[in-house]
Amino acid sequence: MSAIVDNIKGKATPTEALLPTATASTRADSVFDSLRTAIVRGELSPGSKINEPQLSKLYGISRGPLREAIRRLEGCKLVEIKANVGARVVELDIQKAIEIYEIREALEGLACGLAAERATSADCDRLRALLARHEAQIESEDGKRYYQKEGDLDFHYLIVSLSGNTRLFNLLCDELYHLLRLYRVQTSSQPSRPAQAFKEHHRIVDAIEERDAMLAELLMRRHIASAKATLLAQLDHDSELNPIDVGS
Amino acid sequence: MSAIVDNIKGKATPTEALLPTATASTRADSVFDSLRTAIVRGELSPGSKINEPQLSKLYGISRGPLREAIRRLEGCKLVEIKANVGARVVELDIQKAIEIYEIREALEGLACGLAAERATSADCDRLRALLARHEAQIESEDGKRYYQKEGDLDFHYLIVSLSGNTRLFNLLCDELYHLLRLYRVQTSSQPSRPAQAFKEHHRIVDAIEERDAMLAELLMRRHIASAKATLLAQLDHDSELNPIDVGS
DNA sequence: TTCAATATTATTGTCTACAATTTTTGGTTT
DNA sequence: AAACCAAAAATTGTAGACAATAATATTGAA
Repeated sequence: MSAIVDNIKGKATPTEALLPTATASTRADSVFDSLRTAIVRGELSPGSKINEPQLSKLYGISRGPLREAIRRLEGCKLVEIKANVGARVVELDIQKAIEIYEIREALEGLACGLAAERATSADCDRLRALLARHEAQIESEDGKRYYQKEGDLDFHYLIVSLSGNTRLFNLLCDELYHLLRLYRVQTSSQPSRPAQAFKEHHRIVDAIEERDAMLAELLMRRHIASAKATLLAQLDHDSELNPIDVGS
Repeated sequence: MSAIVDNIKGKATPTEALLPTATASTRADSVFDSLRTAIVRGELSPGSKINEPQLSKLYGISRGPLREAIRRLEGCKLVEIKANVGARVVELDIQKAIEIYEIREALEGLACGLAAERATSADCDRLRALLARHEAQIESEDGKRYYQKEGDLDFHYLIVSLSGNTRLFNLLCDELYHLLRLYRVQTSSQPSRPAQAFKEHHRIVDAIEERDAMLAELLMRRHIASAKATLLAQLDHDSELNPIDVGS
C-alpha cells in the first residue's frame, strides 16, 4: 500500500499543468488537486476506499481540510460518499461510459457549434497551430503515445474554451474530462485510431473556420460517437478478461 | 436504474421527492438541504456573504460540517468560494442565464429524445396523468400559480427521469434545476405563458408516445428556447429598473 | 464446522480551540 | 476633506480530541 501512496505524492507531468488551478493557496485546495490527480492516474484504484486517517497522515494535514477536499471530489463525481461509511473512488463500468458519452456528445456538439459561430481568426490560428503540433507528434512514437493520451483532450479543451460558454467549459473540463482520463487509464487505454482522429479534428477545424456551425456540431458529434464506440469495444473486451473486481 | 429515479417514478409530484433529500442522516447533509432551499427560495439573497459563525450558530452546528455543506453547495454552483475570503451566494445575471439555457437546451433535448426511445407505455400513462393534473390546475387561480412555479419543472423532471440516463438526471435535477428556481424567484417570476407551455408539453408527450425521438428532441429544444426568451426578456426588463445591486 | 451474538477495533461525524488571513476601524499626514 | 498606514476586530483555515457509527474479531452454541 505504501508504495502506491508514495507514488501519489510524486508530482506532475507536463500535461498536468494545463488543468489544475494555478494557485492552490489553501491546504485543502492543494490536497484536492493531489487527490484528483492520483485518482485520474489510477494510483487510487477505482472502487478503493478513501481512508481519512491514512490520507491525512500521508499529506500531513488534519482531517478537516481533507474532508473538504473529498467533498469537492464528490462534486466532480470522482468519489462517491455514503454517510457514516465514507468515500470510495468511483467505479467505472460500461453503463456509466454510455451515459457519459451521451452527455458528452450533446455538450461538445453544442460547444463546437458555438465555437464555429464565435471563433475569431486568431482563434482559428490557434486551432491550426495545435493541429500542426499534433501532426508532427504523430510522426514520432513518443509523440504518438502522447497524442493518444492527452493530445486529443487538448484539442477538445481548446474547442470548448472557444465556445465562450464558461459554464459549459467548467462542466466539461472540471468534471467530464477527468472522468475520461480515468477511463483511459483503466482500459488498457489508447483510442488506437490516432490517424483517423487527427483527420476528424482537421475537418472540424475546417468547419469552424468556415463558420459552418451546423457542420461543426455534426462532425464533433460524430467524432465523439467514434470515440465512444472504440471505448465501449475496449471495455467490453476487458470485461470478458476480468469479470468483476471490487477494490480493497 | 438509480434509486433516485425509481423514487421519483413512484411519487405523485417529483418535486416532493427531490427537494428534501430522503433521509439526511448527518448534520452536514441536513444543513446542506436547508441552505440549498434557503438559497433557491431567495431567503439568502444572491451575492450575499455566507457567514460561517453566524450560520453555524443559526443551525446549531459547528463550523466543520457547515463548511462541508458549503463545499457541496459550491458543487451545485449555488455559491462561489474564494480562498481566505469565503463563500457568497451566486449572482445571477443575463450572461449566466444565456449559458445555462444553452446547456439546458442541449441536455434536455437529449433527455427528451432518449425518453422517446425508452419510455414504456406505463411511462406514457404517467406523462398523460401529469398533463391531466396540470390541465386541471390551469383552471383554478391557485393551481395556475403552482403550475407556473413548480408544475413546469415537475414535467421536466419526469421526462429526464424517463431518459434512463442517471448522470444526466443528476446533472439536471441536482444542479441546473435549482439554479432555474433561483432565477424564477429573483425575476418578478412567472413565465406567464402557462397555456402556451401546457400546449407544448402536450405535443412533446405526443411525440414520445409515438416513439418519435427526433421530433421529441426538437419540440423540447423549442420549448426551452421559448422559456429562455421569456426569461431573458424579463431579466432585461428588470435590469433596467434596478441596475446593479451587490449584496451585503 | 458454521452460524449468530457480542466485544473490540477502526473509521466517520462533530466539536472546540487556535493560527493565519482578511476586513474594518482609527488615527495621522498631506 | 482625502489618502494612507497601523492597530483592532472579525472571519477563514487548520489542528486535535471526543462521540457516534460501522467494520472486524472473538466467543459461544448448535
